[in-house]
Amino acid sequence: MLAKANRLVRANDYRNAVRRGSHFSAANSVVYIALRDDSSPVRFGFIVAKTVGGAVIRNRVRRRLKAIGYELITRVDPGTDVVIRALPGAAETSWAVLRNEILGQVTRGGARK
RNA sequence: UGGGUCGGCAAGACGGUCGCGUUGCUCCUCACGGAGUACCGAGGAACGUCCGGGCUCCACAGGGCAGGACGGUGGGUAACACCCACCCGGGGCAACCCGCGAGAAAGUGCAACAGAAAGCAAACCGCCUCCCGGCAUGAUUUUCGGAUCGUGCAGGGCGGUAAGGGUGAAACGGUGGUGUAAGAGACCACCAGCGAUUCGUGUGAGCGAGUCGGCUAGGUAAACCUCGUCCGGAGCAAGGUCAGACAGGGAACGCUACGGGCUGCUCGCCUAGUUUCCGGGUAGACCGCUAGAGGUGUGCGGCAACGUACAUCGUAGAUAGAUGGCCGUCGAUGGUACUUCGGUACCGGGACAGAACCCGGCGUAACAGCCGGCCCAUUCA
Repeated sequence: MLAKANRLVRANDYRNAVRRGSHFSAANSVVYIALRDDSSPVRFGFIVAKTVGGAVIRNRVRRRLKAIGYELITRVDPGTDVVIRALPGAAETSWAVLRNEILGQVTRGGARK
């Protein structure tokens, strides 16, 4: 899970990441990565629309994404905002598949290690 | 034992590991904040947002209209469209279930198909009197052409009738008799129903018994409508404090307490002021924010819903939105195979669903269970 410091909470931050960041698509998700020019912690944001499922399903998807984000904290440079958008297929995807998918996208998008 | 019916319970369990949120404590920091630690951290429907309330702001003398909701009776409640008990009607052998339970003799409207006719009377078939002429036949009479009367058959006409037939969800009471040309509440008896009324009983809806009347008055109000009762509006993004941001403009009032300007006075105008509308900006922090018509237990009152007294408990508060991710063991029902019918092996792995100001209801969703009351049938005693 992610502490508040590692979360994106402002609508403006989301807007910046989605519009200006580079994005990487996969079967079940889209990852947006934007750099801020400072050394503040890595921040993650999640977008799970109603097309993914009902409230219970969306909650589970978001919690899984948060767990993946927790793994990524040490692998992404500080000052980076990462927004992960879940696509409708994410609800039926297994944990391992979803995790590899996100990790792959983040690696392509500029992970440090 | 089987079937039914009503109600209640519960909402997979245990562990490992890595985490999240509120609050308390300790430590660090000038401070924002950070670290550690402890406790607590989703549901029976948290859902839909369909009713009812609390709370907040706005409006409000009183009354009425419009609009909406409700509708057997009595009770419960903060309130309700909810709950309890009872009544009536319908279903069921029964336990029990069902009714969107006011008014159809205030008015307007509506009724497919079938049927003659669907609302205030009418008459398709049928039944009957009378009249008309025809045919057949009998009697009487005869001037032998016929005439008169009777009977029968088929037909036509003016009427009578609603017993019978047939249609329909529904056809203007039912059965029996008197009566009649045939019939008919035309009349009579009983029954059903209607109106009025008396007595008993119940808080009441009603129930039970009787008397009188006229003999019959259809359904539909989830059609308009009528009657009775209730209802101001918006919602926690309510509302408040602080910080921050932006751009003003129109209309009205009006010198009302004051000001400034055009000129000292008067008038007038502009500005300012007040009200209001449009436009623009913000959506950060804190409060509201969870102790409440609160839960549990016992006693008392009550058929019950519920009330009441005492004791006791402390129980989510997020805001891109915490309450979890991953892994392991066990695991109900289930599937497949084998079976000595006791089981064994393998597979699979839990429904519906996520708080957002708070309560009371209703409705909807849903897997497999567990427990109990009652009813019916069956077996045994």
